[in-house]
Amino acid sequence: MKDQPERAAKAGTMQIGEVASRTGLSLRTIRWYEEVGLIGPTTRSPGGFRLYADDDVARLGVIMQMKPLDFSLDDMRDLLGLLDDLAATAVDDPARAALLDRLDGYRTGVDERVRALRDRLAVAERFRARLDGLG
Amino acid sequence: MKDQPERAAKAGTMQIGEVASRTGLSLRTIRWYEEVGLIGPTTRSPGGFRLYADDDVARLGVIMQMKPLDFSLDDMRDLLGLLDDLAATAVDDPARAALLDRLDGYRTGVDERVRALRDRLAVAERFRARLDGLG
DNA sequence: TTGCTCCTCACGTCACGTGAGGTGGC
DNA sequence: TTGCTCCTCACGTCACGTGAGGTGGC
Repeated sequence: MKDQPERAAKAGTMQIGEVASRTGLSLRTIRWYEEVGLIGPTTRSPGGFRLYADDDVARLGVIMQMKPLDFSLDDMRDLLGLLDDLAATAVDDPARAALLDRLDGYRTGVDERVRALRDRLAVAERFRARLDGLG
Repeated sequence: MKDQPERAAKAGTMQIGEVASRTGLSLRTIRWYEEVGLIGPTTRSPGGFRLYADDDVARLGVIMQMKPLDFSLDDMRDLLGLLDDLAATAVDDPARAALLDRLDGYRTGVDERVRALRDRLAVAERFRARLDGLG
């Protein structure tokens, strides 16, 4: 048997700069997402530097997937909390039904926003065609 | 021969409220577009009410077609000015070539933005699918 | 006179961008 | 000691939203 490879950064060991370059987000944006509660208050180095784990990067990935839908950060925090709760409740948990109910509300919201995006794209393509008809 | 039908509102005769309900824009937005120069300073009634013509509504229609592309209002003003200039120059005008050159720059910009919108839509749909895989 | 529409400030909002001035740690 | 990365204010930006207080004109 081979040795287990070193697991990268299970506890927080990344600094904010590396998180930024992995995600493409700015330092300011990452700090802002912490300030409004989208990601938890991170652990800090003795000197006060924020330290991140792979989980945090994954969470930012989810956030970046929600961003194109034009949810407010408040809505995103709520939905992320709901996803957290769902992940934390067992399949036979009686509280799970209520959570899934709330999730259904978000699903229809997401559907509406996807339709709005499709409309936006259609309008944009119409404008593009209009420019093509000019010369 | 039949009489010419009354031409609706050739000179400014609509008030801002009607423009708003025809376009779906808010009063504030229409006034803001005037303040930043997207639409010309309108004529006013003796009492100071803004008066609009059908042309103004058409121009707002073009603006609304550009909005989904996420251009800044400054860019939109520039592009609208270019379209105005193109409409004002004859086909044999020597200045037309330079204008068409500038237009080409905008065309590639529009193409990029359309691609960005497509990517956005794809990410949004990926998130929707992720929600579907939850229960 | 009453209603409805319009007017001009002017401050608020959302999601960050952008310095300013200072510190951590190799 | 030098560099690079990070820190916390705190003001700026964009495209409007939202009253406040006042007027136009049927």
